[in-house]
Amino acid sequence: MAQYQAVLDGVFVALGDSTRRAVITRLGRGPASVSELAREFPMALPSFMKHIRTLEANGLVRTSKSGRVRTCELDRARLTVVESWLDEQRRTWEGRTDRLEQFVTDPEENL
Amino acid sequence: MAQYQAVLDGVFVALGDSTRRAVITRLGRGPASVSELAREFPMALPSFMKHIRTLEANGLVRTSKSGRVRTCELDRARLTVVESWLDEQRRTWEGRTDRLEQFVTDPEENL
DNA sequence: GCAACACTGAGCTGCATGGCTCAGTATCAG
DNA sequence: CTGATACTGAGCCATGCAGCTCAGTGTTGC
Repeated sequence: MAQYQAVLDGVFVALGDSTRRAVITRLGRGPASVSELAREFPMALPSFMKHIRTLEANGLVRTSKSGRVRTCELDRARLTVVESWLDEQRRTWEGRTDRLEQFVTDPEENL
Repeated sequence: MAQYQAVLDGVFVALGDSTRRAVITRLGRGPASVSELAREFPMALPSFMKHIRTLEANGLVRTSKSGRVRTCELDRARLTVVESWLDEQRRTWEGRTDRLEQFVTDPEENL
């Protein structure tokens, strides 16, 4: 449970940066190497690498090195935790409506 | 466009903290006052208020003060920007598959 | 073999964030 | 009127993050 919260923390924070979101969008079109990705962003390579590491650390991309090239690939599964959380919230609202309905139809039950 | 990115930045960062997510979940069950919310968290009130301000600044909750009590209410609309972004990503993947299909069926078209 | 390439590591800076305290203001209850 | 309540503001501290540079290391191509 605390684990789950930590995952959400990481994923949301990772997504809270437009560079990293852009990388995700780019990788949605297929794998790419680090320098291939970096070319699109106006920052030094080591700075860019930090973003890749952040994405990797939070499970949003997988990377592998072959020779001197590190290839990055999107791990779409990780994005589903965001969807799950959103669904969870929706269920809360709906739960609320249910209880409101219940209250309207049978006030004695509540309290 | 840059505006849109800034909104996403703010919303994702705001959601990247378990205290703030918990507040959102709690507010999903209905409005509440600041101290009512704060009671559930092991931190000083001014610290907690910062979270509320962050959520408000990013449009995730609306607050209003009447008398000495500030009441907080969830603004669900703001959460839809997250869903939109996720949909956008999905469309990218699907677009990719489309183009892959197209490539398979008609390689000449692609370069 | 050597140059170019693709990272990688170390370490610095400035700024933002999350927590704290302490002191203040405004409102409400009695 | 007074005390309690519900914030609010100022300001401090530690940590973390995003960017930088500079100096490597390991691979590849000629």
